[in-house]
Amino acid sequence: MTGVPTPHVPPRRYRLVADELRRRIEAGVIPPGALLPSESTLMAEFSVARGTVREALALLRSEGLVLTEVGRGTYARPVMPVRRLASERYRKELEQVRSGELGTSFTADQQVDWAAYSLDKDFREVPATEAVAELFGIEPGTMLLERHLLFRTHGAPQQMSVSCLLLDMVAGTPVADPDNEPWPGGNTSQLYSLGHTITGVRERPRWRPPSPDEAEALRIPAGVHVVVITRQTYVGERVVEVAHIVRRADLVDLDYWIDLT
Amino acid sequence: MTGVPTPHVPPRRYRLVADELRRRIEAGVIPPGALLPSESTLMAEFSVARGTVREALALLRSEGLVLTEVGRGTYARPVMPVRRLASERYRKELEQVRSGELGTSFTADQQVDWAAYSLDKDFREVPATEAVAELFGIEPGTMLLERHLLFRTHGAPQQMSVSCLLLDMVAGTPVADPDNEPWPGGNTSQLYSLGHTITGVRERPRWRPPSPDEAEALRIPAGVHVVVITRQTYVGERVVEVAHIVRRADLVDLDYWIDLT
DNA sequence: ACCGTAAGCCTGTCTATACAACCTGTCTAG
DNA sequence: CTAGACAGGTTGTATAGACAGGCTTACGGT
Repeated sequence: MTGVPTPHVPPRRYRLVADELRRRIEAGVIPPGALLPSESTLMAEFSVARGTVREALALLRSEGLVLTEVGRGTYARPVMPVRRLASERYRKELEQVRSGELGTSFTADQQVDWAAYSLDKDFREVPATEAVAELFGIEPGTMLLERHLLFRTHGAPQQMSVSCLLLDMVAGTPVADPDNEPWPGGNTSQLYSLGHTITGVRERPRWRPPSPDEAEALRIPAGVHVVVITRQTYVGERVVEVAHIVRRADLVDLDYWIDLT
Repeated sequence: MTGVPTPHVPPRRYRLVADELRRRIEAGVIPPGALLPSESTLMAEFSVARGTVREALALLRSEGLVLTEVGRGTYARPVMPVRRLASERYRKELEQVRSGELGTSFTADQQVDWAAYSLDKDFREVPATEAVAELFGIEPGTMLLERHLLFRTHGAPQQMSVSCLLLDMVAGTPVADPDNEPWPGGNTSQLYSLGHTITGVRERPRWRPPSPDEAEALRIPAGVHVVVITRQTYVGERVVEVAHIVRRADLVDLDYWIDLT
């Protein structure tokens, strides 16, 4: 390993191409959102085969610098609004609910106008799987209300979530009616209307590549991953809601305050 | 666009290969750590060109299912211990420090034996960049002690961190001496020794592909991303420490408790 | 003016081939 | 018995060519 200083390092051409393109992007020669030269143009410019160009572009994709669309080309990643999800939102919601104000959890998080978003709803009554039962601290098979929601702002899908409530707790109430979604004040308000004032939330964010379904539903470009937040809503020692929230990982800014006083 | 139900979808062969291999891995036919068939074997088995096989393997790599090593082959990802980073660790640390117990933040998080890990240290005195100054709430250019640490367990790099302290606060104290690292009780203890009892922590986790440096230092396989936690340690309203903690995203289990009482 | 279609560019997928670099186990020479 | 050379297998890199299918635009008919 020590012998020859640089024995004979053949320059990896795809790396040279990638380096040059990276330089242009970082220097602003190719501004965010702008198309890179097409693969055939790059072939000519660098005198390499198409496979080499594609290798270089794949590298840049894996670095999150560029995105590729079939039939259009490869472009520098555009700046997109990053959504902040701060732990304080729960406290704010709780205060709003107690004081009788409006605004859903989603719009409060997003600072998005009420009218600017829409959602797809799909409510189901299902028995608890082992995993969800574990999170609830109940027996598997207990009946749950499973609420699948897909949020959009200005038509663009932003967030997919599955929220589970104990069916015993909500059956026959307005909360179990999809038509009442979106519910002003969000989840906190719904639980409050059922007589439960939440006392804490446990959030476990995890990262992973999107499933094909998620990639499709959220229009996630190749190479971008998702954050899945597993949320348990507590009233005292009891878990009253379990949710999985899925968003593009690169457009989320999680913010947790841990009080030690 | 509605006409033909399934007009003529040519089966993407690399996807078939990937699906079959994924099935075998998930079924346990190929146990964690075991080598997959070589590319040439797969070429023969599925009657496809090598490029197609490599495409399939690249897909599985991007899903985090397999890893590839030059000259050895591709193997199912071995099970690796996932590290839990729960918000409660700060409270525990604080209680330990107050009661005079030992154990660094890292070992407390990791449940790793004190002797099993090592770290590289690199302390620098630098003026605050705009970004860090913003996080501290101070003027850019204020002198800071920048502590670069690389933690390893059993020789394997696990975590890279950069922790900044106000130089005014630590100059001449034992905290500014790299030889005292690792400091029993970790960051909380160090600040306590300076007369500061922390009252809160703000953590902002973000996910992104690793930079080449990070990929190298942490031995991160292709396709795996990192989580970067930006941490601000508070004493009252004042920020006394700012840190960036970098870890492999797939081996971290973040866990935040948000108290609303 | 409008709309549909077709041309042309672009990426996705696939094949075939070649050589380099790397790892491991084996065999040989000392 | 050990150390070094070597052989064979495996992935990395690169080239060339071909066709499929998505997207945009511009042309042309209505």
